[in-house]
This record gives sequence, structure tokens and C-alpha cells, in this order.
Amino acid sequence: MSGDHSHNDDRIDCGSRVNDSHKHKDKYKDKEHKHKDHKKDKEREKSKHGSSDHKDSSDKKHRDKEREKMKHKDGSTDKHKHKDKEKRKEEKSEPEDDFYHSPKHEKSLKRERDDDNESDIKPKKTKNKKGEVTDGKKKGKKEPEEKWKWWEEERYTDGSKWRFLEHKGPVFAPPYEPVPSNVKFYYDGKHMRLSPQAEEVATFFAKMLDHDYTTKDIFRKNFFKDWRKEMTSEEKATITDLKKCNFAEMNEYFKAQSEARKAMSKEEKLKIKEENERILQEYGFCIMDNHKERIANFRIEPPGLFRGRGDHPKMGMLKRRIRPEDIIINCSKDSKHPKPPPGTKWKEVRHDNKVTWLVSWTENIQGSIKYIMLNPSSRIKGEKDWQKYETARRLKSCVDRLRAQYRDDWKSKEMRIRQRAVALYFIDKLALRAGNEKEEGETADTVGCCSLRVEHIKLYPEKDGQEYVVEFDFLGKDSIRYYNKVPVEKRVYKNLQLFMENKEPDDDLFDRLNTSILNKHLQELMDGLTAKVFRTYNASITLQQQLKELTTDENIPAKILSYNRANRAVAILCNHQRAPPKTFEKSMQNLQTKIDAKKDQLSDARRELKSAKADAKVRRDEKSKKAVETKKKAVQRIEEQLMKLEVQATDREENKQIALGTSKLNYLDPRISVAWCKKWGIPIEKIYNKTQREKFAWAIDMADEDFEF
DNA sequence: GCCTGGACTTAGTAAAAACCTT
DNA sequence: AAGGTTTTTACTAAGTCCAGGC
Repeated sequence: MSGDHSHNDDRIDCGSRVNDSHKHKDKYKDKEHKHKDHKKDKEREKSKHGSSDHKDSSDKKHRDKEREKMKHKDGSTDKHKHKDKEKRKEEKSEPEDDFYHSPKHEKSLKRERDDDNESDIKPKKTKNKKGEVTDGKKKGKKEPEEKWKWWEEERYTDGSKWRFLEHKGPVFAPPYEPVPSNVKFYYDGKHMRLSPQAEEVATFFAKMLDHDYTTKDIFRKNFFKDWRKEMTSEEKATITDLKKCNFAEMNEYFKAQSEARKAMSKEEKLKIKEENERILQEYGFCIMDNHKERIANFRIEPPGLFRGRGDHPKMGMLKRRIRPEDIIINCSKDSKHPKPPPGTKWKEVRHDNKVTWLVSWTENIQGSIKYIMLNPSSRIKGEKDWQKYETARRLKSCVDRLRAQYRDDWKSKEMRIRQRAVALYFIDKLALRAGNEKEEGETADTVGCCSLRVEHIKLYPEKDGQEYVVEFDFLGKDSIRYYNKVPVEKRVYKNLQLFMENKEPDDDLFDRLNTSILNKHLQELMDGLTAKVFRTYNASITLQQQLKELTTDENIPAKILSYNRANRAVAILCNHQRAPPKTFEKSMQNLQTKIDAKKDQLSDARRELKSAKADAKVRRDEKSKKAVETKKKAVQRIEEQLMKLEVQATDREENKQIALGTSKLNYLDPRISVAWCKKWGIPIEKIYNKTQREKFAWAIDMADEDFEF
């Protein structure tokens, strides 16, 4: 967004990508009016070319569904647990094409999912496949209970996500605390007392006064409109112009508050910490199928002003406070249901084990549903993640075929097929996102592959010594700019020319294509294939290949630099950018200072070594020989330290505006990294921090050094 | 087919915590 | 112990994809 990212005016990496939403804004500024009727355009386009002929692509899906049903031909209704268990055993023999089990795990594939006995629910204890409790009879006092290896057990195959689910419900935002009466609000220079409702919303704005947002017209307009809705009629009558509002004292007050918080004594801070820990222990976990699992976001989002990213038409709108009456609870029937706060009721309590969420509510800005779900370390998220990589690996084994096919389709006589083939080529080659249509005026104007418009690409028959160059320039997810110049095959180029013929800049480039059509096609090519699988596949395969290429037989820091560089190649491919840290320059300088100091230290040490050597030559005694050895060691040590610092500097510099985290967390098969660590004797901690190790526990446990993606 | 709602993954930034210096 | 810096975590917006109703 031009707001949030306003300090990024020159996001540029070593290549040619830029993220520069400010300058961009101008380019797009009259978009708002211009493509009001995009959809209509598309429709018009379509009817012009005759309605798109649609082969039935859902065959496959139906087949799958049938297969799913078959598994339940015994008619079990999941109500009878024993039956259910038996059924599961049977299912076990059915090979799950999706899953890779290394032979050494083959034997322990069963998961106990019995919920048949309340007293059985001991979250902290893990059970092995035989159902024996393998709890803490261990000697150690603080024995961190054995971690549950869900990946050695079976998955549900009937579409249910759990058998038993119990939790305490969400933690609500703290109630509004009015500001002290000496903290005044002024309208048109005159002190004015606000009603609590109006005051609360005013404080939201006051807190953001230092932020760029509050200078933006849309933000101010939206805020003011929603604020007025909270005012009493008198307030409404008086306060008619936001420019005349003075929130300065409120702003000061909140700044002082945060200062005070920072300045708190150790004891006070500890107390708060303990209280947070208590809440975490009480609300931060749930019990799902005999296991205590961490919840990702157990706190309800507090009210505030909506901060959309990019040029979001709704920025500044009031995000309302969520009450128990808005909340839907999901848990098992036979669990202890969470209690709403005294004097309140939940909107609904349901027992839907076909979904993974514990709590949901509808948000008022877009009207979408928000959820409380489990942590990435949980079984339910981990299984899915594992599955995702298995799908990507299946793509690996047929990607050559698919590539051959879409290249062939560039020649198709049907426009829709050509478009599909070119789009797929972009998705594959450039790791573009699918690009769903978005509702105009509801969100920032961003695009992905299928929603690219003519104005987003430029064609150059020849550029920088290369033929058939396509220049991409558009805002993608989160309004991050994608800028790239790529030479393409002549056929692609010619097709693009054709697609752009007789179109306005704001017409869709692929007017005969959308994500649904594309995904239906992909589904036919490979079971479970969708556009985003290409991102996962290309990210992971790139990491693997880059690691092979870059890892040298040097010391650990150098190897880690190689890893980070491989990771970086992926981040660049996926266009994962970040705002350069505010302190980036300074921190680089500091590092350089350290390096210089280290260099001085090194030359000193070298000089000392020299003189010690000379000394030893003259004296020829044990003592001076020893001294030489010591000095030698010292020099070595310092050399190593210097090297480390230099590597660190390189790494940091290269990482200035590239975010490695996103790909590491979402696109790179962790088994590749684990295998690499094992192969080169790198401690896994050097690559994954604690959270990451928890999320990827399955991979750390199962991948050995010759894992191949 | 087409639209909408629902569920779930992916994303960057802000805040908090940990770490490192002085 | 304070203060600055770096790393981690929390937060929540913004995507993808699918199913179900017309």
C-alpha cells in the first residue's frame, strides 16, 4: 500500500524488481473510474466470441467422491466407535497415493483416535499405537513429555477432521477504558466531552496520528463516516468536519502510556508476563482427539480502524467490537462446552467435525468469516502441510508431460486453450499466483495471472539484446509490486500480441480464462493439481537444486550463507519482499565497524605471531615455542571470526528487501532442508528456530540425508 | 455454468522478547 | 541496569480453492 510502504519507495533488489507503490499510484490513479465495468467487459468479450465451450471436467471429481463413499460402504455412521476403529484398520490397507511413508515408519502407521472414554482424555500423555500410555514414568523431573508423532499414524479418510474437540472458547478484547478527564478533545479549538462510544472510536484515530494512514483522504473519509455513526445526535450536530478535530492530547496520552509501560519495574513486568502465561495456559490450548494442541489465535480481534493494504477503498472504516452474541462455537457434542461470559450468550454452538475451526465470527468490513484455528504444529495443520508437499512432488513426476502439453496448446486453434496455455506457462515459469477475480470497490486493485490486464504487460520484440521480451508490472497480493522482464518463446509472444489486439489497457489479458477454468483443466491433468501447486513445486525444486549447486565444502557459516542464498533464490522467484528494516543502514554500518575492528585485531595478532616466531628462533626454548603456538591459535580464531562477520554482512546486504520467512514457512518442503542439514552436519537450529522446528517436526523426524524432493 | 459463501493458506508488518553492549 | 539491536511472535489482511444453490 502506498501508506504502509511509503518508506519503500526504492525497493529494488539485485535484479530489476521494484516495489514502489507510491509512484505506482499515479499510474493507477484513475483506475477507479476506468474499470468500473470490467466484468461487463469480460462478458461482452465472451459473447462476442461465442460462449465458451465447456467439456465436462468434473468427471474426475465425481469419481473421487464415489471412491470416498466406497470406503464407507459398510455404512458406519461414526457413532459407534468400535466399529469405527475396525473400519479404520481396514482402510489402512488402502494405499494412500498421496502419502509417502518411509519404510522405517511403515510399521507404525496407526493412530488412536478413540474418543470412547472421557477419562481417557489426558492431553499430556501420548499413546503409542498399541494404546499403551507412554507417559512420564521417565526419571527426569522436568521430562518434556514425549512429543506425539502424529505422522506415524493414520489420517482420517472420510473427510472428518476430528472425533473429539474441547476448548475454552475465545478471549475477548478488553473493554474500553475511557481516557482520564484531563485528556481533552477539541473541536474547532473548543474543548468537547465525548460520549464513551464516540470517544472510543476517536481514540482509535488518535492512536494512529503518527501514521501515514491518517493523512489519506479515503482513510479519513471512511473513518469520519463511521465515527459519526457512533456519535450522539448532539455530537453529530457539532462535529461535522474532521479537519477541525484535535486529537493531540489523546495521542500524547497514549504515547505516555506506552512509555510508562516500558518504564515499569521488573516486578510489574513479570506480573503481566505471568498473567499472560495464565491466559495462554487456560485458553491457548484445546483437546483434539486425545491430544492437547496449541491454538494459533485464541484472542478475538479487538475493535479498531481497518488497515487495508495498498489503495484499499475501505481503509479507515470502523472494525466493530465482537461480542459473544457474534460468536459461533464449534466443539464436540460430548465435550465440556465453553461458557460465554456471564450474562451473555453465544450466537450458536455447533458440532461440525468436517471443519477444523473452533470459533468463528463474521467481520463487518468485508462481511467475511474469521476463524480461530490450531497452531501450525498441530496434527491437523501438519498433515495438510505434508500433503501439500506430496502433491507438489507428484507434480514433479509429471511436470515434463504438462509442459509439453501447454507448449503444444500454444498452437491450438481455440483461443481459450491458447490463453490457458500461456497463463499456465506464466504460472509455471514465473511462479505467478492464480489470480481470482475480485469484487470491484471492495478491495485494493491487485491481480494475479488470470486477472492480468493488458496494461500490466509490455511487449518488446527486442530489448537489452534479447528477443521477445515481456515486461510485467503489476500489483500482486498485498499490493506488492511485481516487476520483471522476461524473454519468452516466440509463440508465446505472438499469442500475447493476439490477446492484446483491439483491447483497452484495462481489459483482461486472458478474457477467455479464469481460475476456475484453469483449475478444472489442471485437475484433469493430475489429481489434486491446482495453480498454486506450481508455486510450491517450483519453490521446492529450486531450493533443492540451488542447494546442490551452491553448497561448498567450507565451514559452517559459509554453508549457511549458501543455504540462505538458495532460500533467497526462491524468495525472489516468489516475489517475497519486505520493507528494508528502518535501521538497516545503521546496522550495516555497525557490522562494518565490527569488521574493521576485527581486521585491526587480526593484523595485531599477526604481528605478535611474527615476533613470537622470531623470538622462538632466537631462544629455542619450550616456553617460546608454546607462545608461538598460542599466537597461531589466536590468529586462526580471529580469522574465523572475521570470516564469520564478513559472511554475515554479505548475507544481510543481500537480504535487504527480501523476505525469506514466507517461502521457508509456506513453500519449501522442509524435508529438503532437513536432509541438507543432515548431509552436511549442520545443526537444524541454524536453519529453523523453535517455532519452525515445531511446525516441521514431522519433517525433522522423518527425512534422512538422502531425501529427494 | 455462474455466483456466493465458507474454509483454509499465504502474506507482510507491528509489537514483544531475547540478546548483546556499554 | 539500561539501552540499543536483532530475532521471534502476534496479528490479521489477502489470497486460493471448492462446494452448493440457483
